[in-house]
Amino acid sequence: MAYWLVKSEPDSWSWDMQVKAGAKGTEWSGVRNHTAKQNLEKMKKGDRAFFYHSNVGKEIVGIVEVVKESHPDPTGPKGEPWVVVDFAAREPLAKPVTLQDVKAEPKLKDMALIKYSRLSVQPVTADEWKLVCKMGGVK
DNA sequence: GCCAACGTTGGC
DNA sequence: GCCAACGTTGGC
Repeated sequence: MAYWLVKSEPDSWSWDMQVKAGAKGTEWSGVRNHTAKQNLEKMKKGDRAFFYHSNVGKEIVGIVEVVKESHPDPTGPKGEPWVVVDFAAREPLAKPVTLQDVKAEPKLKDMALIKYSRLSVQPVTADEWKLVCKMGGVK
């Protein structure tokens, strides 16, 4: 199983909205960056991803699961094959892990969140995943 | 094919 | 609100 991190501005799509979307999940649309798109295409059903609130909050607030693998983005311009995956909220972090927390943890200094701060869909290593879960109070 | 100009993202 | 980083566009 692979791990990821996806970013959203809570003003446009928040963790609460993701939770309300339920177990069936919802499409993660609007990705218009090729690196991010490639990451979406690599996701497999059952993969987990951290849900990060950018701009407002700047913290990892929950964990989502891939419930449907990449397929064409219905919101994309015609002729441009952007993709979406479907995510369902799985569990919240008991204690959100902020960007500041990540930066303060030497073991997380290589996280894509810091190194490629503008990338909206990023891979997370198994070690990073475990540590962030621990910091966030997730078993 | 290079590079300047411009737009967007996201932290501060 | 500002600015740095990065991607994209368009002139040459």
